[in-house]
Amino acid sequence: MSMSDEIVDREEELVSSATGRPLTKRGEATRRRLLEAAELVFAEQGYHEASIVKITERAGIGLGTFYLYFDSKQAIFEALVLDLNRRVRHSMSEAMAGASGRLEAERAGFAGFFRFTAEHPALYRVVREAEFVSPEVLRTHYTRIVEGYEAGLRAAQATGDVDRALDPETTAWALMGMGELIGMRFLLWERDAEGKPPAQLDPVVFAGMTRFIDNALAPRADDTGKEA
Amino acid sequence: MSMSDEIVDREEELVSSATGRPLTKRGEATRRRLLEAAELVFAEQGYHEASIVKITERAGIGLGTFYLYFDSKQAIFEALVLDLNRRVRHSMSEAMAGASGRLEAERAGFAGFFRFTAEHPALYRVVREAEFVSPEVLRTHYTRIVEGYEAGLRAAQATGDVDRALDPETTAWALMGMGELIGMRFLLWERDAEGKPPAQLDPVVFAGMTRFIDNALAPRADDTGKEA
DNA sequence: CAAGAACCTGAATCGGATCTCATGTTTGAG
DNA sequence: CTCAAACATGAGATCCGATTCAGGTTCTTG
Repeated sequence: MSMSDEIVDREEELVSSATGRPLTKRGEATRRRLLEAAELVFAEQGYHEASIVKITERAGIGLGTFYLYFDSKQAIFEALVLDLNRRVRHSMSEAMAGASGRLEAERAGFAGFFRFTAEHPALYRVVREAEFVSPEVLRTHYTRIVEGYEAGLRAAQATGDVDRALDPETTAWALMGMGELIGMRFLLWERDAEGKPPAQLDPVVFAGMTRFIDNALAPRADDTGKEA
Repeated sequence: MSMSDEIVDREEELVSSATGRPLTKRGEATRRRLLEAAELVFAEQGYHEASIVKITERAGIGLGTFYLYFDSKQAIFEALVLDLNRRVRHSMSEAMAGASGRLEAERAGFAGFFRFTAEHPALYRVVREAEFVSPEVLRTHYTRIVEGYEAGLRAAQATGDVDRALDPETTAWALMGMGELIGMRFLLWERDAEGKPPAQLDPVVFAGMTRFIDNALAPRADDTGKEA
């Protein structure tokens, strides 16, 4: 297990939400199947079009069984968001692991984000819908990702790799916002239009974005470390 | 009517969606009252918690009357989003009108966007929810805003005010994404947390964002007009 | 292999929403 | 003033989906 995994993964006592008791191997498998089905159904249909019946059918599981594992439709949705959050951060930190230098790491992190988004379009859609289904969980999602960015930016400012005049928190949110909308526009919309090839981010777009980020983060030539 | 208004406003034949006939003065007023009520209700409750009954009650209008003006709940929602789109762009172009120089205009456009968001936080929510209620309309919304940005960026690249190595389309989407997420985090969340003062964007955040944008867009010192 | 624990099931309940329609009211042209 | 067109109404038909529950099946342990 890599160092980045330590940051990302958390101990989680698996319990039946109904009984509160630990799950057996069989129960765990059922729960996992429900979560996987939920990911597909929520992604394809959106929260409100999705229904418990559709999820359980997709999972090949009886309707009533659902309530042994989750209290409600909202509960499984929240569990799914947190699960996706864990996975996307894993994908990002994995991508950043090899990078040398902060700017390089930033680029790599984005690449990891886009790779994950391309492979799991569900992430984007589900996460954004969380804003309306469960604002609390959405905040947790964004905040966890931003924390990582922000820490990295501070460190890079200390070493002079990143413009010291930038506000790290603001910058972190700005970078997140960029990534999200560009992912939406150039991965998901593209994918909807064409057949469905998972799509790679168009090289022109990726290059343009890289240039944009490089410009934004690099210390100015005339930078003395503190200026307007 | 200013030049920016010409771009933004469109002729719209007002017709009853049910009969297809033009509305009388009385009918127009009813339609308007429904839209205004819908704005409040969708903003406060979100799309799915909102109901036709709540909207008509708020408007002080009979339930059945609703269907004389809109075919469905989704139809009135879409009409509302397009209306808000017109208003945000108006706010942005108004703010940009006085600016001299492209970078200055970019900053002003953002200020206009944030002013609108700060004044109508709930409306911002409605637009974001459109992604799930009516993706088509959401694309229209984003695309219309991006078109303006992109044209501006191209012009500024031609005059050398903006880094020629940036891809205008990518850059436009990046800027939009930034604006959105920063608006969400520092206007809407802040507002939810505290009482509810409409809030101005925190000066530190606004300054940080400005620096970020300036960095990103400005031509590099060593820029020859075409480089990696 | 007996028996209890854990797990599974889907028909039925229940609440809530959209949309229709038969009927009533207002407006304005002649 | 008259009357047809336009507008307004809300009870109820109809649908849909979340959640419950009474009763089955599978696993595991002694």
